[in-house]
Amino acid sequence: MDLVKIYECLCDRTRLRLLNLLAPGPLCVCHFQAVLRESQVKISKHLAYLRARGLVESEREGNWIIYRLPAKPSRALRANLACLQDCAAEEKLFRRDLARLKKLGPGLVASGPCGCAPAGRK
Amino acid sequence: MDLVKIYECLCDRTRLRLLNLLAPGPLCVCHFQAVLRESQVKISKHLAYLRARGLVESEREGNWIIYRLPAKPSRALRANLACLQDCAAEEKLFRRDLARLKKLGPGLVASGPCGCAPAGRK
DNA sequence: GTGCAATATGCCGCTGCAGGTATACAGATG
DNA sequence: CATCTGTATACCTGCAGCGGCATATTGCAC
Repeated sequence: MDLVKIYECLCDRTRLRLLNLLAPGPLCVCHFQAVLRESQVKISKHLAYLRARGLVESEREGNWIIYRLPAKPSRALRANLACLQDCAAEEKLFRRDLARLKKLGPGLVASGPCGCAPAGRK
Repeated sequence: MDLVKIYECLCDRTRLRLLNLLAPGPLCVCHFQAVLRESQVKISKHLAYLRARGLVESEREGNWIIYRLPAKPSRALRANLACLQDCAAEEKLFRRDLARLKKLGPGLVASGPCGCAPAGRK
């Protein structure tokens, strides 16, 4: 019964924010920190939670770890992520997060290692 | 942030089954009992949980209490219920529940008081 | 090798929810 | 009134998640 697991992942605001940020493209942890302005531990744990349940995938890139939405999501997951994106567009918090993300770096998604330097922490 | 509350309601299998059964139309508690075959307390509590968060509405009808999906759902709720219905159609458990519901009584939705007698308990 | 940056993990306390048992409440019926 | 049926609630236990602090791990730079 995969559906329940999906919803368990979606029932926390922090995780919703993470997933919302991943919609445009892969990101590394420091981006999440910069946008959400939450503690490193909190973000890392929620990412681990999502990864353990298959809602995100991760890959090491030098010193950073890049998170992305799964390459081959199940039908249910795809539907719910689309629904989330739709609903998130209506709430300020999610829009603000996306706005902050854009400010971080224009070429974030396609940039080199992970473009973390522009975030200010180096 | 309504979205989180919606997902909190959706992250339990029993509640998903209840909502799935409500999609075709209103039902009273004994129908849920007959279809889910779970204890009365369990079902009643989950219905209370859903009602407290606005995912269902209830109305007394003589001795029975009729539950229904909200008449005026928010955009987010409508989207997620639609998504749920879509996803539930792919999982056996939910299909089986709907099949059992149909067996209970053909005219359930529009029937008299609540049509509980046909369920066998009287 | 040392040291540092980025990230993850272990442990703890708190809270909230799931499910069970027993009981309460409301309405119908007699 | 008493009683029965349908449903809700109180109380309890167990468990899982959240967040914090401290610490571990991994890879880079020197």
